[in-house]
Amino acid sequence: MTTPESPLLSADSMRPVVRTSLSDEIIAQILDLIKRSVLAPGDRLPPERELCKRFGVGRSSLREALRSLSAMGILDGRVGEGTFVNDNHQFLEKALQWGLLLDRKKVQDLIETRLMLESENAFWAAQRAQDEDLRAIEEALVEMKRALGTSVDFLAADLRFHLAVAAATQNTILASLLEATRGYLQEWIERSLAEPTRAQARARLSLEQHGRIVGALRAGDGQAAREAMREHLLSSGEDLQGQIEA
Amino acid sequence: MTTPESPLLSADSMRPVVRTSLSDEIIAQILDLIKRSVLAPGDRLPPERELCKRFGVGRSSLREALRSLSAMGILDGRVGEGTFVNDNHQFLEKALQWGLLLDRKKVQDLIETRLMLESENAFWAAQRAQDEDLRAIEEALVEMKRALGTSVDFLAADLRFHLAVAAATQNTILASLLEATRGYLQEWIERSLAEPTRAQARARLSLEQHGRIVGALRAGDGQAAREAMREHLLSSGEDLQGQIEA
DNA sequence: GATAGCTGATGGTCAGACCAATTGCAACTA
DNA sequence: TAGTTGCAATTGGTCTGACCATCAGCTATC
Repeated sequence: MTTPESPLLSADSMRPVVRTSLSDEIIAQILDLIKRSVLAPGDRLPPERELCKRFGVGRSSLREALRSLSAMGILDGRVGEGTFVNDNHQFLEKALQWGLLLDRKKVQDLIETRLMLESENAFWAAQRAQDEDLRAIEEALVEMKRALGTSVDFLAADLRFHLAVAAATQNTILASLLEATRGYLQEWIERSLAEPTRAQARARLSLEQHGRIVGALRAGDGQAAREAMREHLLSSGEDLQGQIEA
Repeated sequence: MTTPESPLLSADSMRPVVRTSLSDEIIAQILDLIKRSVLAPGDRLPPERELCKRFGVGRSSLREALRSLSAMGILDGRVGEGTFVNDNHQFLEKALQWGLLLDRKKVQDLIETRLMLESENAFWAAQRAQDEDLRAIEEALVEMKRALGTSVDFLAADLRFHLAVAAATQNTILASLLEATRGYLQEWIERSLAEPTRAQARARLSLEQHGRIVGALRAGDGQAAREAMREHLLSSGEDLQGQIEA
């Protein structure tokens, strides 16, 4: 400031003007539509060329907005079909994935983080699970028992089990974080159960541990649930560990 | 499958072809450049028109990639100046923010999640903090003491304190998650300390609690650190709680 | 020596065109 | 009739060239 400010211009009588780009505006509007459930997951957006007219912008600006949302996994554009609203959840996972891309070699940290998230989730789930939550969890357990032979089905049921526990916390943020970390690790988890013989032994142990978790959840014992989950993940994590190095 | 597959086409002899969009390719490449530190935070990218030639794509595709990265806070485009790599990768925070935009009630969940993340972080920090980590944490504490009068400076130091604890865990994922949640709550935290008289009292209590946390960290006592952090956040959370409803 | 004004570089936006994948229907064949 | 083939429309993906608004740095002016 070389020149003294005039009294009229001093203080906060005038604020810096906001210059918002068109795409950002569109992004905000679409997010708002999703928030207000005008656009539900699975819905198809109008064609790009029509959206241009509705928003009153060129196709570039519109597409830059749509691509940003697609990159985050909120939308999904398919050539010849249209643009669809994704079952959200994915955006956190996507962000995490990008974070890992930047950070590299931090899968180790992710495993540790997941251990923490899952055990804390178990704690809250024990205190808050509704009847329907418990039912879903137990159904997943039954499914695991039935699929003891086929590792791919077993893993799918296992995943459902953990997601059901996450949902039972009634805390969507916590659940999202868990789903994101778990989703990203799923690939490695599957690979770690590649050898059939080991998978069998692991599956039996895993089943028993899951049973203990359910017991603690049913009893509403947060401490026990947390410990049971922790124990399960620690033992199952060893295999994962070995898989990572390879 | 109505027709039987020919032996040649059966099994996994042929896999579905990968259809990757140009922008996604560019996004991956730029992320890779950042990961390999070819592009460092603060660096300026070549002009868009030149990047087009280098990547061999049209400006639309390039811009859609750049906008996606900008929307996540990884890049920052300034008219007349250029496109720059952002210092702190706030993409997780951004993602979380977008997620929150979808549901107001989630702020509640976020507070709870933060409580968990911070206390677990304290646990790990106690076990893994290096000398330099402890030094940074204590410096932040000194700064807080000095800024007891001015709430804005106090809050800034407070934030530094918690981020320093996060860094001390040596787990970048965990730290990122904490930074994201904390960053988003910061706005509310600031508002909750609006009234000067209450802020004074709170600041003194907060200072004492932070001192206890540092003590536990120095002693390498994870349990104590977790408990101290938990206690601190629970008491400081009450103010936040009241602020939310308004 | 400071200011106003010019110039070039750069991101932001638009319009129109073509490409490629998908869908659905119509025509054709067995 | 049942199944396949082939065409046409729809739609996202990409390219090109143009214009605008903003900013930095230089220049001429007073």
